[in-house]
Amino acid sequence: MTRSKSRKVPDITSPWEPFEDRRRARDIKREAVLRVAVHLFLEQGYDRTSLNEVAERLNITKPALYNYFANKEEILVECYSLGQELSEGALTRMREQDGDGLFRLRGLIRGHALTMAQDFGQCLVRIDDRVLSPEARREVRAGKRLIDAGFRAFISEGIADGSIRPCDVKLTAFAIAGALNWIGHWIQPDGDRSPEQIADEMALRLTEGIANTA
Amino acid sequence: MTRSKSRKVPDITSPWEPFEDRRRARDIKREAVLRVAVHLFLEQGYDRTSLNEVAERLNITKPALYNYFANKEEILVECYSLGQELSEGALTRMREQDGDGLFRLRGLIRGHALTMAQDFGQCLVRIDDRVLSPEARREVRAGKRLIDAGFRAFISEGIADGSIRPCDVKLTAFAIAGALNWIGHWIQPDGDRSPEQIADEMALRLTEGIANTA
Amino acid sequence: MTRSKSRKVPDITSPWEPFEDRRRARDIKREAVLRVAVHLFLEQGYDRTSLNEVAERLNITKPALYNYFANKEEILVECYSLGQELSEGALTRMREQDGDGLFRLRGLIRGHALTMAQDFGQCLVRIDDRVLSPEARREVRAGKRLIDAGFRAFISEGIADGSIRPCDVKLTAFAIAGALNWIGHWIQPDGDRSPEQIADEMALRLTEGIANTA
Amino acid sequence: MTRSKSRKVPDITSPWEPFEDRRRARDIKREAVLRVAVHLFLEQGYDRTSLNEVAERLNITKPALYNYFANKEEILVECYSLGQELSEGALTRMREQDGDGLFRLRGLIRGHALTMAQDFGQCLVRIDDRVLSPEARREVRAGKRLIDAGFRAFISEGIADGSIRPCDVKLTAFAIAGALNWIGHWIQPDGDRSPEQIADEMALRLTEGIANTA
DNA sequence: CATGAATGAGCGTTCATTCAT
DNA sequence: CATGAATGAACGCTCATTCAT
Repeated sequence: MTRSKSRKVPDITSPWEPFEDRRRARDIKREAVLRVAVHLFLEQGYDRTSLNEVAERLNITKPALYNYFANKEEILVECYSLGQELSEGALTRMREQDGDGLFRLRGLIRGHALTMAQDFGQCLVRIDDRVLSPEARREVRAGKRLIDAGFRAFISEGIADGSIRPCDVKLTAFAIAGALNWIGHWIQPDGDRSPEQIADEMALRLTEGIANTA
Repeated sequence: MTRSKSRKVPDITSPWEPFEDRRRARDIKREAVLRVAVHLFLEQGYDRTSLNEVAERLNITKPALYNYFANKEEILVECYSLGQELSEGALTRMREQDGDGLFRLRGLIRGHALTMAQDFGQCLVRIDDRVLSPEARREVRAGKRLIDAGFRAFISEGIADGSIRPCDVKLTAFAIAGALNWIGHWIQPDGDRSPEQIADEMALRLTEGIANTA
Repeated sequence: MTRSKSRKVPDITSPWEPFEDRRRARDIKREAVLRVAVHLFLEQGYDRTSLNEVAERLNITKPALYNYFANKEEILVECYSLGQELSEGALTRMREQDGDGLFRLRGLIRGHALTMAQDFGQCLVRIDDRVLSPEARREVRAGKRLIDAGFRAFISEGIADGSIRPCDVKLTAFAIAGALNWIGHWIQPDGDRSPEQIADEMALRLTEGIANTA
Repeated sequence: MTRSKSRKVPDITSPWEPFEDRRRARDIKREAVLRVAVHLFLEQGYDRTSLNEVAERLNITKPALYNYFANKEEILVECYSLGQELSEGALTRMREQDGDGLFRLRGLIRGHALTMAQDFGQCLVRIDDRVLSPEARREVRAGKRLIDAGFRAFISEGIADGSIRPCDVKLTAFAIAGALNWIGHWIQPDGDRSPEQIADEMALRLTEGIANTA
């Protein structure tokens, strides 16, 4: 192969590159596992997806998975984490941006809607976290509450700054979150609306009733 | 043993009653199974609930369940059915009632919200129907589509009769259904809002943006 | 079949006999499992004996074992228990019998030696209790300490009543127990000494040094 | 490959030392493995000790162990060997020393008792050799028989020279060996008796009954 | 109608061992 | 000489389902 050649060069310039390479290869493989796993979890449910199936799709054997994850639960937890990051990213971004409450709320709606268009995002609302151990569940739920708190905060903010009409904050937040989470259940990769279109429309539709346009 | 004796007396006065009684007793037991099952399904998930647990809570043994249901799947299907009936009831009622589209939509929202406050209703949105066999799933999904179609019909009707502002019917229906289905995930039996309060508020809140109040 | 006939008779004389029969059948099967299990445990070690092997020798399948025992550990614990009973039986018998310390000690030695000639007795000293969960191990060890305490008590008693010469009680008890437990390692079912002969000789030999024959 | 080159320099000044050094380093590491291994084997049992655990305690990785040992069994066999050497050493020493049978028996008892105070010695009696392959087991058992033969030889010798009273040689040897082997099960590193005290007491106690002191 | 017993299929996990690097 | 990765084999255990009683 070309291996003997390609090895010599990095050896001189950076003796650690092989390690880097390995680390990177490892991360790539971990990600591959997660992508396959979340896909199957969404397709068949967590309990009905055996590690054998996950491994088979990766052309490895079941025990090989244990090189990357301690157990099946850890795989799910990391899937949740990746989904959570998507939504939290939008929350953080909007928090750091200038604009009134309504503007920020709409941004968060868009971000959360886009999250629901991706596998890792969908797993947040479609894989029941009751399969997790108490500790893991607690962590996952903490993440979910964070997003919920974001919705409420922006709504309250909007009411305070006048961009949003007074309303029941908690219920409104639930209504919005519910409509968005539901996207994860009906959206189709090849549907006639793109995720961005859905996100934009939701941002408007879900704030129509509370936006102060006077 | 002594049963044949104790049966003979009623046999004379009314030969049909015992059958009736039996049927009734059987139905009562079936219902009891379903109530326990749906409760456990919601608590632990379908896959993680063994028939043994269901049987134990009923103080019977596992195989006894097979006298009332062909298999585990049938139990779940019937739970879905009962939930479905709740929502479909509201749909039928509103269909038969006079009123414009907005009025009917609000009625359906209330009905569906109340459905989400009950175990059988919650199982519609919290138990993943991917655990079902293809045939059973098809049936269940047909039921769900029925409700969805109801939402869309009332919205279209409202747009036609002017009670609802023109909007993207499909997306609006999804948003409303999502907000309502989500209730099943956050509602608590001893929360500070009664199901009726939630239903009423949702009926208003979810139509605020589209109601034509001019 | 002959069922309807054969059932009627016991129904009259004793309506509970079928249950009794079942209970008895169950106990017989449990015992059979234990006998096979302890045999294999002694032959190959606990960890290297799979439940499959146990089941196969009983002409049943592995999960059938779970009708009688909660898990593999429980099987071992019950084997220990049966062995423990053998030795404790001798202890209790000697405690209740008249005689000086030396007499009782010799009786206990004989009893313990005979215990070591049986599978359940051997498992006490040949199956490492470190495979048990902490709780189970504690219980098992408590049992073992009981026997040890018995040896010490009889020795002390003998010293007090003059039948045994003053000696280091603890060490002497250990030496005797060790010599006896070792029997479980070298005895052979078809050896040239019968268990009784071994027991008798041990009773003498192990007390030669401390018996007060003056 | 590059080894032949790097070896050339030391080859001039002292061609043997590098080998010696290497061998020594290798042996040191082998010993370290054995010490850790026997410790864990005694603590958790052979089957329940994974090579990973052994490697971890040595701050190396599991496959590295295979540079020093062909497989897990070989590790255990060598542990046995080291234990065996301890006891055989005492046997040889006493064989070469002047003195009657009783004297030599007592020396062997002391030596064997001291063996039981060490990890490698304990593994002789606490790790079941049934985990070994037939060939390895045969070898190990041959070693054990050697010790047993030593006990019998000294007893017979003592009977012949009058230092020991006539007795059943085989049974007496078993009783003594059993009492000594048992030490491995109850001795504690920080107990109130030192190994030497135990050894001395045992040498007396176990020969009290058969010593000819007339 | 209900039960105890049994089964077959399957799952998550562990581990000694091998191998390319 | 050491490592990370991978594998094959096995194991304990669970569970829906069946069946004789």
